[in-house]
Amino acid sequence: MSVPDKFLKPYNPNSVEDGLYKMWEDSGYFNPDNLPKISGEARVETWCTIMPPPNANGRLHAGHGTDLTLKDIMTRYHRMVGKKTLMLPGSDHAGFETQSVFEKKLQKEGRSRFGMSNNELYSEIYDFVMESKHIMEGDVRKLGTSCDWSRNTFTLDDHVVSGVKDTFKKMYDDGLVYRGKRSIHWNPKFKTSLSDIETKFEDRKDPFYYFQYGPFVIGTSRPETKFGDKYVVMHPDDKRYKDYKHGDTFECEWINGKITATIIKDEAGDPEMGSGVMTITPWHSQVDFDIAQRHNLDYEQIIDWDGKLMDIADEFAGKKIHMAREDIVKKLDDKGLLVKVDKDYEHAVRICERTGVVVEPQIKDQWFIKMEPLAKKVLSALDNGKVKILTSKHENMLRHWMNNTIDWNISRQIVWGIQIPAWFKNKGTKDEEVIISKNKPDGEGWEQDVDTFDTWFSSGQWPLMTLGYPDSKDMEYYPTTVMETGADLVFKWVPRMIMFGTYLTGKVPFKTVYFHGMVLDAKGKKMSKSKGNTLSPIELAEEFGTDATRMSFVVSNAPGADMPLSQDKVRAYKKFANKIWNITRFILTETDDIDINTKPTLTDTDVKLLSELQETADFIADHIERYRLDLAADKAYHYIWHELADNILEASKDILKVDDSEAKLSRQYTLYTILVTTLKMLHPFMPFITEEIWQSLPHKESDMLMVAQWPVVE
RNA sequence: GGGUGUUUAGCUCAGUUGGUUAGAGCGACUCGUUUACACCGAGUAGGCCGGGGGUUCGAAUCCCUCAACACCCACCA
Repeated sequence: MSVPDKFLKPYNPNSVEDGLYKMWEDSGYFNPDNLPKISGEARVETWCTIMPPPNANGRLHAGHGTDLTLKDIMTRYHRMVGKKTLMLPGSDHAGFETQSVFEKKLQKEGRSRFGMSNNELYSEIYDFVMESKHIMEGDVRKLGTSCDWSRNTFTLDDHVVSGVKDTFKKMYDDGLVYRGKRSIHWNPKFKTSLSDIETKFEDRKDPFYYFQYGPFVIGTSRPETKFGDKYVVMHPDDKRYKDYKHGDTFECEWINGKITATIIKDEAGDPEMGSGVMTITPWHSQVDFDIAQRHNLDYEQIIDWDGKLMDIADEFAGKKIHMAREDIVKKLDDKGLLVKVDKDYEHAVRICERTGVVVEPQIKDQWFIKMEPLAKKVLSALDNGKVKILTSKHENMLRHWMNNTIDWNISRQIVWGIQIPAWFKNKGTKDEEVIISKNKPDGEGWEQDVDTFDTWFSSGQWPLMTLGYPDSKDMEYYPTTVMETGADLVFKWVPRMIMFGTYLTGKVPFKTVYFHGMVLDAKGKKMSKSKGNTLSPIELAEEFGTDATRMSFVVSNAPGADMPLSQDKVRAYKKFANKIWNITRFILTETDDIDINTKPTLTDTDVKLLSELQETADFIADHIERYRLDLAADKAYHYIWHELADNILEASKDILKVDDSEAKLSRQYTLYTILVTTLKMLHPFMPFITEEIWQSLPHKESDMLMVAQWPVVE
């Protein structure tokens, strides 16, 4: 036979990738139930990874590219080794994130959610998400991801919603869930509460005011919260105030007339700070709320849910807080109570991570999860080695966080999510009744809580829900083998999965956690849309080919370390793909007359070459198993280019000139074996070109490289 | 303020438990169009392995210390 014409032209990824992916998908081999036997034996040992649900509200970015590439490399390798291999795809509704993306879209269209009913809003977001979900699944395919689409799961699928509600009920019955008034982070623009990890601090420079408050001087950057302040707090050991006793009261002139203030001695008062005396606003400050709780003090709301001052502010009522601030200061100044102003005061302000809105602490009835008993389970799983985190840096971070965690607010005041299955009767009265149930309780007057779960409440149960907990046959894949994900999820997602997994099943959800770092731009800077330095994995794949793109995501991407990415890097691997193409052309041309089933007597050199070949395959296998995919990929690259092409092929030219010689027959057999073996060991990294070549081989052991056996050179 | 990491060639990074002369890619330079490949080949230059101290027969590797950078957490009345 002669060498196919396609090898006479450079490799063109775009013309073959879609067809190859369709061939794989149509074969059914992505589904482990359909995998063929390996070396005549049924596959027994399972290997499983669950895809972190990409948020169903946009295109894939470089982080997803890394994620999918690393996971798919491992998946393809273990499939070839003979494991019952499952990579399970899915997507996340991403509650608040998606709703804020959608609301921005509404805003651009000149609309707002506040004119819509909850049902209308939900259904519009649903349509929006289904559309982007479809596009994103196309992107996942484009990257060659060999996941089992028949098990594709969405966090709002009926069985997931139902399972998540069951978990909530079980936790409630076990006393791990409680409802209570707590100081929460409130986003006044989007009108929802947020958990700690959905907020971040931003450095600001604001004026800092000192006011006379009776006999004391107090300082604040937020005069607008001070209307209701009637407690002065100082450290019990502060000698300057030893004549004042806890509980003493005094009268003083304040913003809107005379008030009665009470002295509170509490260690929260920092003697080093200003005068060492402060007033507190428990409704609008977490720290103040804690002090108020300790001493059983009153608290009163000053700022409403829209961020406007309430009636207590008299003439300022109804004003937005930042509008009223200067007027309030002026009024106090006119009364002679303004002592001084520090105009260059630098402090950190808590803002909403997603929207940048300044968070207003508020007090609200919310559902909480008691974290301590669950955190203990996570820590003991780490101590016992049930879960291994590959990077000590992240393990340390995780341990520290779990040791200091606070109760988790899981209610969100948004419609886009799973509605909390709590039913109230006579809500807000002293006869209030609560029932936790998936269905409406019998009898009149029951109304369901309108709040939805924090999105991490459902994604925390992802490995369980995707595998059909509690009783699906797929639970044989639980615990899954490895969770590979971005380091930004070290608190948000990973510990929550371990918590829910150990709580519900007594077993961890995965044995190994592999955190990859961030993809940076060529200069080592964070990629961000606003800087315009992002690289889209899809665009890279279209320009340079998916295989080249995948290689650039894995090479020099050590676990836990950030990785710079540039077009030049991808271009280099495009050249590599072409190199492989030409190696194939050479070998097929030189071996098209041989009978591969008849093994010739091999020369000593060729025996050595085959043994080095096996060593290379073993090195790659070993490093994949030890999660050093970067070194495995690099090894394949170097072997192929600098050993096979530069040395073996060059040396073969002379040998092959001598027709019918034993050396030639030996070398032909060796070259063909090297080609076949090389395709196998490169396949996990560069699935498309290797499969495309495999399909053109004159002799092959299986119809598809994807399910061929990992190299054992004989 | 607390913590965790990083620092190796111009750039980006490897370097496994201490063991000959510290490696690769990209970039630079020189030569080469020899039918697998110019999306190429052959070769060259370039490093007191962040500084200082210690342990050792021997240190890029282990310990101490300093510095710079990065990230995480907490807090700022």
